Amino acid sequence: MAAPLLRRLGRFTALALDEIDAVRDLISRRKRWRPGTTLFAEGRSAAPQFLLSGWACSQRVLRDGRRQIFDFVLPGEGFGSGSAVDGQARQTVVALTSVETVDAGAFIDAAREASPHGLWRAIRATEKEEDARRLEHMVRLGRLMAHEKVAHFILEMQRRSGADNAASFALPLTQETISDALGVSVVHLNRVLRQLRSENLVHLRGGVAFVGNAKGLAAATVLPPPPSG
Amino acid sequence: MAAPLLRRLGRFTALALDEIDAVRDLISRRKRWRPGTTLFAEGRSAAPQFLLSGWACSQRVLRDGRRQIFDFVLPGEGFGSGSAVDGQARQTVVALTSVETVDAGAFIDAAREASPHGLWRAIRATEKEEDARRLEHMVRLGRLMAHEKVAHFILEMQRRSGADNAASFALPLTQETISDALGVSVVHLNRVLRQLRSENLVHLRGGVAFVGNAKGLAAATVLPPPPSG
DNA sequence: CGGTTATTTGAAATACGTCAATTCAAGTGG
DNA sequence: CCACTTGAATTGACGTATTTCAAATAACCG
Repeated sequence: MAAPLLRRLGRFTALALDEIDAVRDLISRRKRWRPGTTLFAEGRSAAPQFLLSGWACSQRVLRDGRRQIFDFVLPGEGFGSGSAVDGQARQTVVALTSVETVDAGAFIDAAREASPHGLWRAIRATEKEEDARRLEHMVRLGRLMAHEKVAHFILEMQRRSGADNAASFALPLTQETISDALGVSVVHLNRVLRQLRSENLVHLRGGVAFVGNAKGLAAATVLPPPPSG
Repeated sequence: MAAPLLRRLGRFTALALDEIDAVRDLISRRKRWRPGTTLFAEGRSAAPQFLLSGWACSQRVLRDGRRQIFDFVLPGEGFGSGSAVDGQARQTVVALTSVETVDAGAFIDAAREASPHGLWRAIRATEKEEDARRLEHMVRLGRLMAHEKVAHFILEMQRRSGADNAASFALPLTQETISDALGVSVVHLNRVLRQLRSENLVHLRGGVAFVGNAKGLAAATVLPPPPSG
């Protein structure tokens, strides 16, 4: 149960035994929510949490129903800490599948006071990673074409799923959800997916992504940074 | 000279006299750069700075020349602190006009160690604001139409320029720059501007924006958060 | 004033969105 | 095991927002 969380934090530091225990201890206080539940509402005061299992997304909904998804929250990742003004959160977090969450406020405070290295360092690192992802997402939204967006997105998800370079990985998202993340209509996304499938680049089916040709996908993406340093 | 910086920091806390002196002291170490200069290169280690005068932008350039601007840096604002992975900055900051900058690393460290309130609090607040702006920007890029993007952008700039609700304010950006921020072609941006001008909503000329009808502009934007809480 | 950069406009191509149906997959209850 | 329901995926036809190409001003600068 603690595996996803430990795996993510462990990527940045070797965790001490008592830190691992602290994480295990968190698990007992977890809560379960059904898909569609609002885990964290925009305008409420910030409340950092960990997502132990399932998928969620951070988003904003416009008056007329249009939706922009800012980021996805994968098992073991945190949410609810960033981008608040006057203590007011600026984004809503919604469960996409059945999920389990646990409050991380006290845990994070303890980590910060314990040591600037170790756990605290790992938590900071995941936040920085989130920041960097946001920049990529902005480039994707503003400057990539639909097929580039999709290719780029699939590769990001492959990497984040931990299944580096694996031929298939879990991607429990509907096309509607993906389209709201990429800023494209569902219908158009569907057509782009058909195209990519026919070229044997990716194949989405039943919540699983099959990558037929990772190199080809990367080629379909215009990698962000220029060659020059 | 210190005015823009003091004004921005002062929005969040009443600054103590020695804090004001510290800011004034910074000024003496300022450096001047010409338009087009790269103030901060992606991949370099993070180095927080203040922009004392002039305008800059944070951006990324794609291989094929496409550019996405993440945010603008106005006089008195800071840059170079956020979103780094492994200490590597993820964005490039470029001077759009002639600018003056000063290194803020030591200054910020001192503020943090001095007190969790006062100056440090103000600095944190500006960073949170930047975060929130990024979310708005994502919605704009992903879910607004060109004319909505422009209206939304003008209103953001009006607010940030401090000239709340003023009929005109400085906006020293070329249409090319604006188009790279909004994820639209220059040509199309130009046509949208013509449209908005003909409706007497905004008028850009000579680096100054004239807002003819702020209410109308707001109506042309789909305000992000939904009515429900 | 000449040279460069920014703005503006037209015409044509296309990427993408909307509307409306149809198919498909996955329950659910009988 | 079979209707029956529901939500997601898929497809066609059509309209439009936006891009690209090319060229003509207009503004800027030494």
